Amino acid sequence: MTAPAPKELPRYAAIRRDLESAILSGRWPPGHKIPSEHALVARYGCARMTVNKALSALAASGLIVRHRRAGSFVATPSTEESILEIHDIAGEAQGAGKPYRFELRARAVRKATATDAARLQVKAGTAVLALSSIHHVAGAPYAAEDRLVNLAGVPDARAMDFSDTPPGSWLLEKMPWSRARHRISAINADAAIARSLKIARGTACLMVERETWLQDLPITQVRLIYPGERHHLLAYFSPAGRSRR
Amino acid sequence: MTAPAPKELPRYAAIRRDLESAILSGRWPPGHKIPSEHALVARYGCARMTVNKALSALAASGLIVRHRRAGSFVATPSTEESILEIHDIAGEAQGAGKPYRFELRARAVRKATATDAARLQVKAGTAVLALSSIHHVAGAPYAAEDRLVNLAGVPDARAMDFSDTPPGSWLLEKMPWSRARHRISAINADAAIARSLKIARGTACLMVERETWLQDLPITQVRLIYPGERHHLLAYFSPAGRSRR
DNA sequence: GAGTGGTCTAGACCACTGA
DNA sequence: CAGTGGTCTAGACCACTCA
Repeated sequence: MTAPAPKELPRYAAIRRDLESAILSGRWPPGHKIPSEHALVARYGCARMTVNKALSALAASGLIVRHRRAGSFVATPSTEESILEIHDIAGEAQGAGKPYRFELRARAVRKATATDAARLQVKAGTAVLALSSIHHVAGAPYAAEDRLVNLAGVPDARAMDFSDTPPGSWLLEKMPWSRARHRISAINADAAIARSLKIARGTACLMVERETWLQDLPITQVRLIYPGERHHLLAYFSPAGRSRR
Repeated sequence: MTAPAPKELPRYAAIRRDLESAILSGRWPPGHKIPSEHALVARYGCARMTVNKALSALAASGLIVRHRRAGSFVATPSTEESILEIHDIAGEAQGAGKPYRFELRARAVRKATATDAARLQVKAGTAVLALSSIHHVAGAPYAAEDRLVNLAGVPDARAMDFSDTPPGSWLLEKMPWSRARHRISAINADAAIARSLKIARGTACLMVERETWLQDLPITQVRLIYPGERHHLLAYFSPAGRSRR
């Protein structure tokens, strides 16, 4: 009467997959209460240790949070910025009340051009939302953002006015995501970037391109350009290496 | 007779800490066979599930590898490059036999200057090894490396001749490490960098600074400069965010 | 107080694989 | 074939915390 052996996935892995798909599909949004271990034991007809193993793994991966007495809940995704911490070298007064302002420069809904399609990894002709904006901190340009949103994946974005809402924050709250890739490079500021960020042409800039997927559906692609040597990215690692592939 | 409750760490966490410290201290080098679950059960006087939880966690974190019948072994650290994958945009013929050459430009043992001390986070006056070198790929400069090694932590480095051996590889094989921090920024190539990498002055370069610790002992600090837009860094993430602090 | 997760036990069967 | 890890069970006590 031990280990019925579905000849497939281990039971704890199957349970984990079920819960994960409910979360990543959006059926269980952030904050949703996950059935208690007791309930899952009943549903899956297995021992509590088995359910516990699945839930512990989900908690370790950060997809859910667990509290005694209260229960387990779908976690709210961490902010994009914290994934790869971005620090402003100059204004280290960041902990304090740094005045922040978001400026939308351009907004357009269009059928994906060849360039858009390549960036977002969708088929040309798919409806996309293109947003250009500047982030200001302490009155000075902090970063230039150029973003594409896949309207097939995030239809609500079409009606959304991003004049005051940074699309990154909005997307994070609105959409679950399962995978992101960062591509980091150094570029010399061209005329347009120099003007936007109020820096000299040719200044070395850090360009971070981030692609976000929900399973295999591209959600958004964003290109963030940080002026010169005033910024850097920090990443902490332990021996295993946490990069995925 | 359940859960003797050491009133301290959970037992599985205590076991994990013990094993981890044996590995990170170097007492158990890469490849060392870890006692079997059965043996650990005897040593710690607990149930097999408990030691299994500790070992599974170590395996998940990548510190050990486990094989049926064979046993569990201390893992060989992954290469530094794979931690944050560095790709050469131009020479995507990397999979093939890319001719690689290492060129040591300068080598010096000295008492840490104030600058050294700040970079390595050791006290000024500590013996350090300073190495400057160029990595060539396909006959062209690929990256400039400027490294400090803490001789208090890695005494063997003093006698080592790095004319042909990249110190990064040597250190990886020689020393365990428990923590690394990457700092990534963009800089304009100054005259010296331009000369070393054979690029134009002012070209935007990606600068990666990596600090590596063994517990709280600084091991090495390295500054790698990649020429211009020919390189980028890739990082993959899942929602939890894998950066540490 | 009662429900929830945190941890633990003392077994068990199985699959894999090196000797 | 025997040792090892992989998985699972059916209980248990405890700590925490919300109502």
